[in-house]
Amino acid sequence: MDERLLGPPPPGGGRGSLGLVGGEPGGPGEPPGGKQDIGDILQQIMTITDQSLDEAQAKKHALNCHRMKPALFSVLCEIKEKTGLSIRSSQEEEPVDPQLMRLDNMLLAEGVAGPEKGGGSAAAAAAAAASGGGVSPDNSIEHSDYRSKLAQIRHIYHSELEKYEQACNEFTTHVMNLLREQSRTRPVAPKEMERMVSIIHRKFSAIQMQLKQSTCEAVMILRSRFLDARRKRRNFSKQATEVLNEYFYSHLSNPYPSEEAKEELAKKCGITVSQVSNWFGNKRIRYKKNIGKFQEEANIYAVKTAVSVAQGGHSRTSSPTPPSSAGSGGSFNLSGSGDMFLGMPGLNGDSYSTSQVESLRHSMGPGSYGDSLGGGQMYSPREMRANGGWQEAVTPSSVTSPTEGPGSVHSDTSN
DNA sequence: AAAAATGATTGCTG
DNA sequence: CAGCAATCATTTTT
Repeated sequence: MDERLLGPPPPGGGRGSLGLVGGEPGGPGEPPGGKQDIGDILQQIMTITDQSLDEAQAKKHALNCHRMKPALFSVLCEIKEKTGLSIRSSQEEEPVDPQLMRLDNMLLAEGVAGPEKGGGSAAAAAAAAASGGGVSPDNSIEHSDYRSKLAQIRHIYHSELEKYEQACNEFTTHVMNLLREQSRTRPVAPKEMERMVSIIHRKFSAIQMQLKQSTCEAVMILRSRFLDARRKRRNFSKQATEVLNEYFYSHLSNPYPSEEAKEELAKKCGITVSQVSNWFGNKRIRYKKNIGKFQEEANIYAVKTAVSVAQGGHSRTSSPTPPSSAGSGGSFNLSGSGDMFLGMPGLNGDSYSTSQVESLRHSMGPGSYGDSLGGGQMYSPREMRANGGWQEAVTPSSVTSPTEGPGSVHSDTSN
């Protein structure tokens, strides 16, 4: 198949084979020249046909038997000797393409390039969730088809990579064979062979890079499709919202959990800290926007805390949910407690709970209980100014919610 | 199917 | 950089 290359250099088209030995007087073997060589070879291989094969075979044989052959060989050697120095100059060691490094790193991080089992970030997240406590059984399910898609990508990636690898090796062996064959006709130093191999490898690694690139893209798309929480958002579990609401309403006067508190809440709810932050952000603003709508909820949670406190039981895991009044804050809170009785209709609004709450409220007395007095609650610096600061002007009397049927708010709770 | 609820994002502010 | 406000994109409820 390759014999054609071995024939006597054709007047015009033989540049390729000559280039291989670096014997071209005018063209020292600089890198671009090398690339040209391989291109030519490829082209020539492509154009070989069966009939030219026979022809080449014959020519080769003729050449090998030619009486002048030894002479030709020695001449070539001589030429090569003279020009051999120039070939050495082309020695740059490929500065480890940073782009490729980046791609590699990413693929590795994404678990595409790594060990077969590694689930990458997904596995890490799942592990984290698992260790956090069994509060969120649903998020591993959420990742499962993400993971399967990722595995699919990884599979394709690996098989493609292998294909390329194989093709590269195959091609390299071909070229090596070819060079070996040629070495009978003309001098070929092992150095040159190496050079050819490295050139080939470079070519193929360029292709590989493309592969990696597109794999990266696919992963990114997948990621944004599945991991973008906004797309496939799931409501928090019932318990989670419960925990969060509990905290919110028991710190109603200052619903700004410190970093530590957020972390704890996050752990308890099986969500991330930033999710806790989001939740509180949303909650604050939505609460403020329409207090009436939340009144009921507020009461429920107030009762909850109150009851749990009254029973003396620490149903909460440990210290950090101190007894606190839902009504310790600004004026609206007072009215809130007044509204409590009106607002209880739907759920356990029987007199039983209300009386409990009332007694509790009385027992707590006015004012003196800041939130988080009891426990080791940390105040974040900005929390200090918040007490009067957040949702300042929201006096319920003015905010009679449009959706709220009963005239509700009479802030003269003194009855 | 429409409306409400809800978690996340974005731009802006201090 | 945390928080607010508006908004988006879903999910849940009606």
